[in-house]
Parts: sequence; C-alpha cells; structure tokens
Amino acid sequence: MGMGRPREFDAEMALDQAMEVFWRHGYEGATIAQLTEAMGINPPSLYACFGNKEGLLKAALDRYTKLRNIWMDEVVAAPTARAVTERMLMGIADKQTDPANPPGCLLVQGGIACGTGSENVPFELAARRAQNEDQLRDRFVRAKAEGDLKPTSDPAALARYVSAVSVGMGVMASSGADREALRQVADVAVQAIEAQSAERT
Amino acid sequence: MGMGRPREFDAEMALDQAMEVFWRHGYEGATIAQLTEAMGINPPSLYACFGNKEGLLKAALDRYTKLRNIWMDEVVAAPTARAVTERMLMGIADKQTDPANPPGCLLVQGGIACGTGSENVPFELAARRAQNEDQLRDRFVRAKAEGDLKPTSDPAALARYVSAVSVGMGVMASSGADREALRQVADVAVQAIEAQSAERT
DNA sequence: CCAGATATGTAGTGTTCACTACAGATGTGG
DNA sequence: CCACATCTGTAGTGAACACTACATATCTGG
Repeated sequence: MGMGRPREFDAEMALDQAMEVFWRHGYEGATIAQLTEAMGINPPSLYACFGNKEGLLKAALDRYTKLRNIWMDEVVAAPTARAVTERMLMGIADKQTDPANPPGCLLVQGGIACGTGSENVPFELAARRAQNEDQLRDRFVRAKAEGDLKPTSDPAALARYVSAVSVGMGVMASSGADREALRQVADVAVQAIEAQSAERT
Repeated sequence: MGMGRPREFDAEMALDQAMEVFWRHGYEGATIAQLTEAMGINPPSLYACFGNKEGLLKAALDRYTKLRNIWMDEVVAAPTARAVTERMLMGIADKQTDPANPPGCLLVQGGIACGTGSENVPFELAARRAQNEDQLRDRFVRAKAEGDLKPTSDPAALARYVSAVSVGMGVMASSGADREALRQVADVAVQAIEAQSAERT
C-alpha cells in the first residue's frame, strides 16, 4: 500500500502565516479565507492538516510558545530577580513593538473574550500565559532561597505581578504605544522588584 | 403633528444588559440575538434606538465610562500619588472580581483585536482607557509639583505604568484570578510608586 | 376623533461564515 | 504498471450572522 501524495506546503511556514493572522485579528476575527490566503493553501489542505479552526489556533500557539520558551530560558538565566525582571520586561517592550510582527502578544490578542462555541479559546491562551508565570515564580523562589529576594517576599505574587505588567504592556502595544513608552513602563515596573530585593552588603 | 408611540423599554436598563453581554463575550462574540434577549427587546427596537451593533457598543461604553469616571474622581482625590495608586489598584482588584459583573474590564474584554469591518472597536476601547491614563497623569503632575513625587520622576510614565497594571489585572481576572491574587499584584505594583515618592521629612 | 409620527413584533433579507463532497493529481509498495 | 493512499483545487453546503420590510399598535397635536 502506498503512502499517498506528499504535502506540497511547509507546515511550519504556513503556521507562521496563520499565527500572524490570529495575532492581528484575534481568533474570532480571523476568517478561514484570510487564513488560507495567508498560508497559501486551500481550505481542504488546512482541514486535513490541522482538523479545524481551533486546531489551527492551537498549533499556532504551540509554535508561538515554543519560540517564546527559548527566550524565557534566557530571561530566567539572569543573575538576580531584578535582572530577570528587567531583561524580561525590556525584551517584551522590544518584541511587542517589533515591526516584523503584529503589535502586542498573541497570547492576549488571540482572544480574551469569545462568543458561544469558542469559550475554550480564552482558556487555552490563559493556560499558556500561566506557563510563563510558573517559570517566573520558580525563578523567584530560587532568588528568595539565595537571599536575593527578601525573606518576606512572596515569589508567586511577584511572578503574578510581572506577568500582569507584561500583559498590560501587550495591550498597550496593540493600541499604538511605541517602544519608548513601553520601556518607560518596564523601567517603573522593575522598581517594585527592586523594592523586594535584599540590600547589597 | 403627534410625537409618536413612546418607547416601552428603559434605555439605560437595556444598556446595562447589553454591557454585560459585550463584557462577557466581546464585541464580535456577542450576537444580536443574545443582546436583544438580554435587553428584553426585539431587533427593530435595538436598531431604532442605537443605530447598529457598533452604536450599541459605544452607548454601552459611554455608560460604563460614566460610572467609572465617578469612581476615578474619588481615586484621584487621595492625598498622595502612592495613596491614589493604592486606592485605584485595590479598587480594581475588587471591581474586577465582583460577582455582580463579568470578570475583568469591559474596556479590555470588549475587544482587543477585531476582524475586518470592526477595526474601529479596539481604537474605541483604547481611547477610553487613555482617558483614565490622562486623568492619572494629571494627578501625578500635581503630586510632583507638590513634592510628593521625586523631582526626577516622570508623571506620564507612572500613569502609563499604573494603567498597564490595571489592564493586566483585568485580563487575569477574566481568566480566573481571584480577588486575593489581584490584591497581591496591586500590593507589589504600589511599591514602584512608593519608590518614586519623596522621602517623608 | 382624526392625521401624523414613532415604536413594536413577525418574519424575513442577503451575506458571510466554518466546513466539506468530489474528482483529479501525485506519490509508494508490490 | 497497477492498487492504494493521501493531497489538492473547485465548487459548493447548511447555518448563523447583522440587519430590515412591513403591518400593526400607541402616542400627541389640532
């Protein structure tokens, strides 16, 4: 028995294009027609490869978070909680205003509120944002153990805080804030972590 | 000439219901059928009164911001930049987890990214968020003039920061964060403003 | 009580949506 | 070169969408 006709498009390149459409228009705002045109394929190819629209979104999210996780590993490699926060938020200011991508963050732009039948989408995005928050929390737990953060500080709360600032910056970027404006936000935000850092001796 | 048959429903009560639908499902996720059912009216009444779906959203946003501005006036009446920030963020933690409303903030849940034909909606929301930010900035300008904030601090950047944290908290609330979690975020966030406050003498 | 004006309820309108049937194309294993 | 499996393009499918035509109902001014 044969193995069938081979796929004529590259799934990852197609996903990159789909990602951009979801990023710019959100899950509900993106239409199959827009997606297939951006991906350079026809609807049957899309459905054969990704199942349905939500399957395509999940595949795009997987690709997005995969790239993002590589970057997050570099972020948490910074030596202190303060340096981690600064590297993360400054990086986000740059990434979210990178003209190579739509402004903001796919994990927010993708869909914060959805209509009946797509209730699952906001959960899917939230779950992936939570992954970053968990990674950050683990890093802050370590910082506390190392005496980098004060003994009274709450790593989970700090991680939630940094995550909230990231999301807020993303929304601002999507509504036109420029890089400098986001860097200023990051700069202020870092000071809260600074306040939770132990005094240098 | 007569004045015509009077409207049989209360426009403000209907708007409150529409507001909740937009809040929960977003602009694109909300259907006319859901809206009319929640408002207790039929489509022709909706269109006669509000023009179209976007007109209804704008009316709902007007009502939302009107109520919110009353509260913001109380917020900026706090005596210091730190107190203003604390009052605002703690209030937001409470409001965004108030079971009387959908979680989060209408100005975010309403629609951060939209499809072709609704590109105007995200701008509309952003403009209204910017109003709050401006009010906060003006308050911080005053705080700086009063010597409450350091002479080196940037009121616009601080206002943008507090606004970003608010938005981030809203997204978290909409994805299930509880009141205590948001209060912890607010508590950390306030420390950045604290760091920009002049020393007490 | 009549004429003009506006609101309401029923029952649609055309359009767009996510998704797919089907036929032809292109590969592999025997 | 043939049986089989998978992909691709064309051309749709039914459903859901925002929105509305129209007849009827209810008001005011004269």
